[in-house]
Amino acid sequence: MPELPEVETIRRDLAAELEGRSVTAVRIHQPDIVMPPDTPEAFARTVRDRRIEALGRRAKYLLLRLSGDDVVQVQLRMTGRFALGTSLPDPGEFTHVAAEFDLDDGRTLFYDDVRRLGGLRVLDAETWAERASRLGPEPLEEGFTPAALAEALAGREAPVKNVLMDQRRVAGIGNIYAAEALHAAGVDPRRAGGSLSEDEVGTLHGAIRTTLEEALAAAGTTFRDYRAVNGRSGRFQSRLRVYGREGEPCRRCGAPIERVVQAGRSTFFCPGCQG
DNA sequence: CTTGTACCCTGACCGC
DNA sequence: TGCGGTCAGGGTACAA
Repeated sequence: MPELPEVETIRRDLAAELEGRSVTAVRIHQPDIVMPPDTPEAFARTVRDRRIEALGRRAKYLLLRLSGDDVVQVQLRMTGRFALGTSLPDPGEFTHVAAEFDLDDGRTLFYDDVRRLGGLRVLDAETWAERASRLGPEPLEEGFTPAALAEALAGREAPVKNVLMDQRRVAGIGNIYAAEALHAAGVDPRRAGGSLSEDEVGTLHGAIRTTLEEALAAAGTTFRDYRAVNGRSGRFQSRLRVYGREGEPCRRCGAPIERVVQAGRSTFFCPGCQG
């Protein structure tokens, strides 16, 4: 569930606390959260005694840039969470701690992941750069222009919602914000990506930007599993216009919100104002 | 190249 | 009270 606004919220929370700190010990409690071909032993050995130079984010990946130019890549997927403290701040909230990183200020960074769909891996700078180059533009950065969105959609027969969620086309958008942005733009999520007019692409571009910025300002959406650092909730869930609202009236036109399944995911949309 | 589908995982939830 | 079935969905592997 963490998408761009949620991962960016976590990045900002952690950056203030972790930048400049060194990792003094790494403990992996759930080996399967270290993503192949990395191994838990190699991961722990590589990260130990490194300084965390900066916290970054690309698409939905959280990045810890280490001294020596290696990059720890964190995928939170559905249930990954972080906590930071001299001990677990809320053991009832963090019941599946998969990894711990001791820091040189006496605190520990805890990575918790109930379903263990998330993962950690450490990459050298060159390998990370190659992987990052395959991702689409960051929607809140300058390079994401209406023309860039038009290029991502051009010629696509797949539904526009699926194209928006394809990380190679546009980075950081998942199921919630794809649905919300399409509603804000008044575009039917089932239409082929390549079928949007230039005006519609322009409207959708603005809607993506606005939706993500508002969600970021609200520290993300806590709909089910997502929490920011130390269990803090987001606030955007009260402002969702379609996601999770099947059968409820559209806040714009009053028609009941519908749910369909696309690529195995629920898509929520308003049949009244997403023509 | 594109597009679609199965899989991973656990807990919440629902109907009986 | 328990119990089985369904669902949540990001990224990846793989098939067509």
